[in-house]
Amino acid sequence: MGHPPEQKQATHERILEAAGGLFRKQGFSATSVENVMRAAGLTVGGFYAHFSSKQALLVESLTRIMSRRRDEWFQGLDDLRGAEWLSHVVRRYVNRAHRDAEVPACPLPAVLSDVCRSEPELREALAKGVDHMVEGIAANLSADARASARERALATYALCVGTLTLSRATTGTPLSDELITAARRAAVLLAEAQEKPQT
Amino acid sequence: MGHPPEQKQATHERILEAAGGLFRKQGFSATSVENVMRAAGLTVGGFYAHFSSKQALLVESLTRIMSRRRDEWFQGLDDLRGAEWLSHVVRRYVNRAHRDAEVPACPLPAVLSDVCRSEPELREALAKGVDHMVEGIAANLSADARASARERALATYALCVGTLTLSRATTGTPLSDELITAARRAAVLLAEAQEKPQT
DNA sequence: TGTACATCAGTGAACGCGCGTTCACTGATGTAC
DNA sequence: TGTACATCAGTGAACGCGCGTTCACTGATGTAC
Repeated sequence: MGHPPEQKQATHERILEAAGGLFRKQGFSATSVENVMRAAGLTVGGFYAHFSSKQALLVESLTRIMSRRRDEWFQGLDDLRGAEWLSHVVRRYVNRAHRDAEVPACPLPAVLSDVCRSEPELREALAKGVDHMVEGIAANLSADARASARERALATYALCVGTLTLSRATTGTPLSDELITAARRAAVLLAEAQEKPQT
Repeated sequence: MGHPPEQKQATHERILEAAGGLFRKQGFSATSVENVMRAAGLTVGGFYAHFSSKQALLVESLTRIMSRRRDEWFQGLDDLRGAEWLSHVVRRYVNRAHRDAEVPACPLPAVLSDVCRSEPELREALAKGVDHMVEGIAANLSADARASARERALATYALCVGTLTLSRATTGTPLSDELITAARRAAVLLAEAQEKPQT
């Protein structure tokens, strides 16, 4: 029956790939369906043969990007553990190159505000992606106090995302560099901190 | 010469006030000039008698919101210091009511991605606002090691902003609550942590 | 093997809509005499 | 004091533009016989 289905799927992938780059660079609302299709070497009209709406593309794209990100982020650090491992992971995310990248590895700085304004479906896709990341961090923190490992993983991730987002949004000012240095130091303090009863 | 100038300034204020609410709720790109003017009880055309462009409104509005925010944030905590003071400040910012607010007190979750894509002028306005906040935090942390107080203030602010932004973007999922709890705990750990030489 | 037909990924023009900005205008207010 | 005039904050229609989505089409590909 007509075209081979593998080719359609290859095109689907190409659209997702193109969309991923544009979303990480500009976010959702600043990226049009036409720009995505052009970046994929296609024309606008064909889009709806692959996705039911722009929203559907956002969900599928965000899910895929976050999943791939996790694989890349934690790769090749198997010989490290605890605070030392965390320090490397944080430095891999919070650094000047990542801040200055035209197309950052992480989509969140460009995309978070869009997700705030968006449908529950997209917010759940984000939550799953974040949870996936946090699990990855928690698994490599001290296993003796499980809940606390997850808590520290959550806070570390929020610190990383907040820092990169603020740092990118203030690019060109001294504050932008300061944020990077401060966040790295704080992440180490956090990882090394002994749990104390709260006042 | 025509209208009294005080009335024009009063209208200017009314526009800024209306814009502030919409920006905190929806961010910049999702708010139109027409919506701002309607919220101020005026019509679109009159806008350019008060601001040279939408961009000019963004800059003036962000500056004003951040400045007012700082006053509100630190108000009435004069009898506290150090980690205890910080714990209160963080809880005032990172809590469920603030996450669930239709119009949050802090504009950053809605606005940060827009600022990423924006002109240097707006990024500098943001940087000044953030610096103002961070100075306010650092001034209330232990004065013995000044540089370190600023570092911890920077990291704490990034943690707060990252947490509120992620928490708002994942509203309706369990993760959203978890983030709030984790960030509060982490902020306390951070404030209490003794400085250690880095590995 | 060769031919007629069905499928459907991708094209490109068109749609209705909301955007930022412009501009001729109106009418209340203050000034000049 | 009363009248004619100048000012200018605010109005409302219009502009050109890019958006998400629709739709009649085309043409390469696989199937049926």
